[in-house]
Order: sequence, then C-alpha cells, then structure tokens
Amino acid sequence: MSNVEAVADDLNEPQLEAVTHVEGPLLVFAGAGSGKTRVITYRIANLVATHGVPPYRILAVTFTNKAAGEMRERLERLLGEGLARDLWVGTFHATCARILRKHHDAAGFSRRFVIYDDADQRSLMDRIVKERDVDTDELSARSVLSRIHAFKQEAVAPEDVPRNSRRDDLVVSLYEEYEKRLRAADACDFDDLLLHVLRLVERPDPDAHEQPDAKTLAGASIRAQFRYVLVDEFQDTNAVQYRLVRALVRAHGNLAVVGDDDQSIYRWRGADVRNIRGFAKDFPGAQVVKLEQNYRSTARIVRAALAVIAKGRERVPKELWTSNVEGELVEVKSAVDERDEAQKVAAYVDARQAEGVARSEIAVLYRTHAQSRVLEEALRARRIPYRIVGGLRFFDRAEVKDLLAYLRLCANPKSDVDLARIVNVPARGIGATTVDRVQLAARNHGLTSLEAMREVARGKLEAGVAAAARKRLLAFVAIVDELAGAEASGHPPSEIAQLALERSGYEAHLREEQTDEAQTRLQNLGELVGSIREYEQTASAAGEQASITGFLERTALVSSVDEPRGEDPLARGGAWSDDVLTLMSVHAAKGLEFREVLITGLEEDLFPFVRQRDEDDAVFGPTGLTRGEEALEEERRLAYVAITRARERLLLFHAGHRTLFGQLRYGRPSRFLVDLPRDDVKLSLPGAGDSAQRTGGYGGYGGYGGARAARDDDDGPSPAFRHPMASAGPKVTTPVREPGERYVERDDDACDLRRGDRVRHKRFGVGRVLEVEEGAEPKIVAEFSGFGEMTILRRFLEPVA
DNA sequence: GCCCATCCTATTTTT
DNA sequence: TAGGATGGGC
Repeated sequence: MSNVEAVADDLNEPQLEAVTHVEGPLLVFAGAGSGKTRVITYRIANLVATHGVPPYRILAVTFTNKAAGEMRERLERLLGEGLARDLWVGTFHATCARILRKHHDAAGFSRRFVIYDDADQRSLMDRIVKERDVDTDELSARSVLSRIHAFKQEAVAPEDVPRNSRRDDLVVSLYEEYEKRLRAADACDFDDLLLHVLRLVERPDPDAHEQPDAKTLAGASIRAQFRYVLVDEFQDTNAVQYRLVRALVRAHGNLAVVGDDDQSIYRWRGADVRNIRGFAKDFPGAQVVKLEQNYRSTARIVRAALAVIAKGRERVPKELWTSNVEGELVEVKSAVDERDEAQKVAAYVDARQAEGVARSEIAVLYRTHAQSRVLEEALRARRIPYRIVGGLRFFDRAEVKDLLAYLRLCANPKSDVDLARIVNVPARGIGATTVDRVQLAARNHGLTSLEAMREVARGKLEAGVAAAARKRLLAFVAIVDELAGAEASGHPPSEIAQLALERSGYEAHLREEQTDEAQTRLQNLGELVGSIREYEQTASAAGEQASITGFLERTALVSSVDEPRGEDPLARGGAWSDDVLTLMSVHAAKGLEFREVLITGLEEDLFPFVRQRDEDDAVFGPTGLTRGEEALEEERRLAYVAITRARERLLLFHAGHRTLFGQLRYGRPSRFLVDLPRDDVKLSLPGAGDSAQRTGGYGGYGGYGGARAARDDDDGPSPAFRHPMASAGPKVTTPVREPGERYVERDDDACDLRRGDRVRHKRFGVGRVLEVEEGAEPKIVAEFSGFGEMTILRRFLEPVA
C-alpha cells in the first residue's frame, strides 16, 4: 500500500522499529508527544497491507471511545474504509460487550442482555440493602458497591473474598445477592463485561479426548480469532484487563503494548503500573522500544516536564528529548486568590486573542472540577466562550435516563431496575407502597417485577394491592406491552422512543409544566430521539439491523469525555462558537495537546492534591511505598501529564489563598513549581500586575505567601511532610477526652512542647503549637492546615523535628 | 403522593 | 460553599 510505504520515510528509528515489528511481544514506551498514535496506526496498517493479515484478526484496544474513533479514522485514511471497517478497534468494555453478544449463550445471557451503569447498580444495591434490612449507617449501598467494584477489578468472586469480620461476611452476602440479581435481570455491570469474557478466554484449550463444554469452546473460538493484539495506554490497565490480554495471546504471544509509566494516573481506580513495568519479565523475549523524541513541545516545556518527573521514584529510566526550538519561557503567575487567578486567566486569553491566538488553541486545566466555577464566572464576565470537558454526561440526565429505561424495559422485560425507575414516571399514582408489594410478590413467586405486576394487575396474584391501584398498574402494563409489541413487530427504535414519550404521558407532562427546565428536558429528549435516528442510519449503512439493544449498547459505553458539554454563552448568537476555550481537569486532558496550556491551582495540597488519611503513612501499597507516597507519586505524574499537553506556551498559576469546600485555605506554591528549572521560568508576582516580573527559578521563591510558611524543605519534602498552612476557618475545638476513651497514665512532667513547635497528629497532619496548657494532662492548642485551631491532649501529638 | 427543609459530604472518572 | 440525598410533614 503506497500510503503506508510513503510514511515509513519520516519515521525515526525507534518508531520504525515498532511499526515494522510483527511477531511476538512488543513493549513500546511512548514518551509524551513522541508520535505514539502514528506508530500504532502505521503498525496496524503495516500488518494488514504488508503482511496480509486479515483485519478482523487484529484487535486494538484503546482507553476511551474517543481514542478508538480517532484511531479508526486514521486507519481508514491509511487502509481505506473497506479494510479498516473489519478491524477490531475499541475500548476493553466495548470489545468485550461485542464478544459477549456473540457468545452470550456460553456466558449465560440472552442476546439482549443489558448493561447496567453506575446508577443502575446503585438502585439495584439500594433495593438489596433495603430488603436485607442492612443498617446503612454501618454499611452504605455506596460503600458496598465500591468494594464489589474493587473485587471485580481484581477478578475476585464472592467465594474468594477474604473474610475477617462480620462486616466482611455481610459484604460477601450482599455481593452474592447482587450477582444473583444481575443474572436474573439478564444484565451485566461494566466490570462484568470484562469478567465474563475473561472466564471464557482463560479456559484451557479444548481437550481432543473429551467433549468440551460451551465455555471452553467459546473461549477457544475467541482466542483463535485474534492473531494480533495491541493495547494502548497500557500503564492504565487493571488486573482483569491484563489477564484478559494475556489469555487472548497465549497461543502466539503477538501482543504489542504501548504506554508510558510516567503518565500512569489511574492507580486510584485499579490501574496497576506494574503491568507495564513488569511486562518484559512476564513476556520474556519481548522487544522493547523507547520513543523518547518529543515532537510536540518547545525545549523549555520539555525540560520543565522532565524536571518534574525526574524526581519520581520507581520509574523505568527514559530520556525524553527534543530538537524543537527553545521557545518561550514557562510563566509562573502568582495570584492573590482564586478570583484573581481566574481573572488573570481570562485576561490572558483575551490578550492572546488580540495577538492572534485563537481561544480554541488554549486549554485551562485544573486538578479538581470544583475549581471550574470561579473560572467560569471570570470568563463569562469577559464574554469569553468556553466549553467544559467532563462533568455530567448527556446520557446521565434524568429525562434521558427515563426514556432509555422505557426502551430498555422493552428490550429486556426482566430488567427490574428499569421498571422501578419508570413505573411512576411521570407520576401516575403508583406509589412506593404498591411497588414494594409487587416486588415482594415477585420475589415470593420467583417472577420478574414486570411479570408479577401483570399478574397483580389482573387480579391473578394477591399482593394486598387495592383495586384502584391495580387499575393503574394495569394501565401501566398496557403501555409497556404496547411498546414491546411495537418493537416485536419490527418498528424502528426511534419510533418506539417517540411512542414511549406519547403513551407514557412523559411528553405531555413536560409540556404542561411550561418552565424553562421542562423546555430543556424536552429538547434533550428530542436530541435523544435524533441520536437514535442517527444510529439507525449508520446501522443501515453498515448493513445491520437497527435494534434497541444495538442503540443501548452505544449509549451505555459513551463517556463524558467523548462528548464535551458546551457552555458557550455566545453560542446562541452562533458566530463565534467555533472559537471556544477549553476547560477541563488534568485527567481529562490526557492524550490531548494544545498550543497553549494554562494550569491553575498549583499549590501544595491542591496540586499535589493531598488528603491526609490515617493509613497513608502506615499501609504499604503494591510498589513498596506507603499509600501516601504512592499518591504523591501519582500527583507528580499528573503534573507531568499536564505540562506535556502544551506545544508552545505553558503558564502555571497559583494563588495565595483560596476557598475550598467553604474553607479559606492558604496554599504555598506547589512543590512542582519549585522543581522547575530556573532558567526556563519567568515569574509574575502578584499585586503589581504583570509588570513585576523576574526571571529565575522558583527555588528562590520567598515572596508572598512565604511569610506564613517559611520554606524548610528545599530538597523536596519528605513523604510524611505536610506543609504548614494557616487557616482562618472557624475555630474548632475537639473534646478533651473522647467518650469511652481510656485514660492513659503518664508522667506528670511539665509539657515538653513550646509555642511555635511543629507537631504531628494522626488525623490532622502537621501543625504548629499556639498555646500550651500545663497540667496533669497537658493540652495543646495547635493550628492544622485545613482544620484550623484544635485543642488536643499532648499525648496525641508527636513533635516534629 | 408531593414538596420542602435539613443533613451530609466533598479528587481524579472510564466504561 | 453548594449540591445532592434523604426524610418528615402536609
């Protein structure tokens, strides 16, 4: 293929090595901006075009749907639509969903199984917890789900859960019940998509002498299909995903993984950096390629990034370099508070626009979404259009979920969660009591909720439901039946959706309301129906039969990053809406690049984000560091990711104080600012506007904010170190003795602490002593960052050198 | 059955 | 501080 050959010329040596690799395991360390996507797509194109591998035998796994879409697009350009269409490109979840649809029997599902999202899981668990009479103060549905999620990410089945307490027993029994209910509802949660496929592909090879069962056969057939497997963002895979790819390639070992341990930022949700760091050990003979030349950023930006990441421990040694121009100095801008910071951001964007830089070429990043509000205000004040990536998904809106629930119930009458959601939406006089009674009857007779409801409504099943309520149930069941009937007789999904809006009274209900909100909801519903039509068109173009299940699968796997939420005050006017500033969290920015990047909130405890927890210093994580240390390492990588998003200009903002969670906090400049190379940085000090500038490293930072917090950690804070920050928050006093607490005998010597000493408390971290109250049990008044003034018994404090 | 008040909590978030 | 969740009262 000439397209493929043509590009080979402008690949550098390691890139070429990765692209032309064919058989066996391959590990590509792809530094930020090193042309990773090109390498991946060319490699796939090379397999198809040069080596004649049939596209359907190649599986490429990406981290998001968006990434999958972009990869597919590029491959279409390289290979042509015909060939590219048959490639398997998708996220782990989308890929597994597709496999599961094909092998649903072996996995024990119908072809029309539904995918339960967080909210569905939650409502299912809420019900279980309620039925089991669990004391939710002890154990909330939320925490049960999060534990189940953690188990499932490690492929730990209920019977394998270690039990050390009655509480564990309870969690396990809830886990078991949850699994049972999912099965009964013909439903998978997100983790299940992967787990069920894992159970198939991890089966042993079929034995020639014995009759293999359906699972074994399915597993073999899945493994046999994929001859070449490629996984992008490998540093973010979790245990199940890792086992999945291992199992998939076990016959041939044709596994190429691409990633960067320096950009591993999802440890907190189960990703295991050891997957990439230990790859060469797990796959002996793996070819290892390092892409270290950065094509994206100026030399100064690359050096800044390197300076920050170089301090990371436990890295695979890599040397990112660039032959790009030096470029502009990295600018550090100090603001008084978050409003000032936002103001400076907005002013900068305006100024740059005047100089010819489009807003769409600039991104504003923050560590937490909570920071976006103030930024939005400042941008609105200047009438700068912006959009926020992330946040509430279109498919998470209540009205959208309601309509989807109608559709899901149509496609899968067993889905009790969906029935419960819509049985009284819009209100039709079917209250909680009635629903509870029906559900009780359903459980007692082993029926689904809908079946039980139908029987109760017809008076064939006694559930203690009054005649009037039965009548309403009957009307509701009739609606569902009508929709299901229309579906069964082949009406397209969009028509069913429209029918659902009419018959359910949903549309009429919203129209009556006559509020702006109702208007928006109607619009959203219209948009949903529109997107179903769109789906029908793509399906028919692909020669597939459009179905509710098909559409639902798309929506279930869509993320908020896939479709940014537009917040564009000028969009209504239309004219400027293409030139829009982007706001997002650093996480959401991974994989993107912008000409100019503004990173806000570079203050200790915010970025790096530090949440002191008891176990942080004591519990050791998988890497051998304490949890607190690991968390900090990840923050460092996050800073690295943020910095490397910038091509030409990088601006770093920090504020002297900001209100966070309703509390005023004084924040010292982030340690990441301190790490920057002196010669590449320009400082803009606050107060005097941008005129007071000086070149030079942040290491010498002594200005504002410093008075409160003398720097005492120039060579990097020890992991246990917490920056002392004053707090103007409300005065808090802890009880001198907690109820039930034992009195510990101690010497009555005079207290050894003095005003000004630094002390550490198990929960509050490091603080400074303000007052000492001598006595048999000396009390200390001390000030802790984020907690304010606390009065604490001496024995609960530990002096800090 | 609906609405309002109060309480609680609070990184990052894909699928 | 602010938003969502929950529960009590009408």
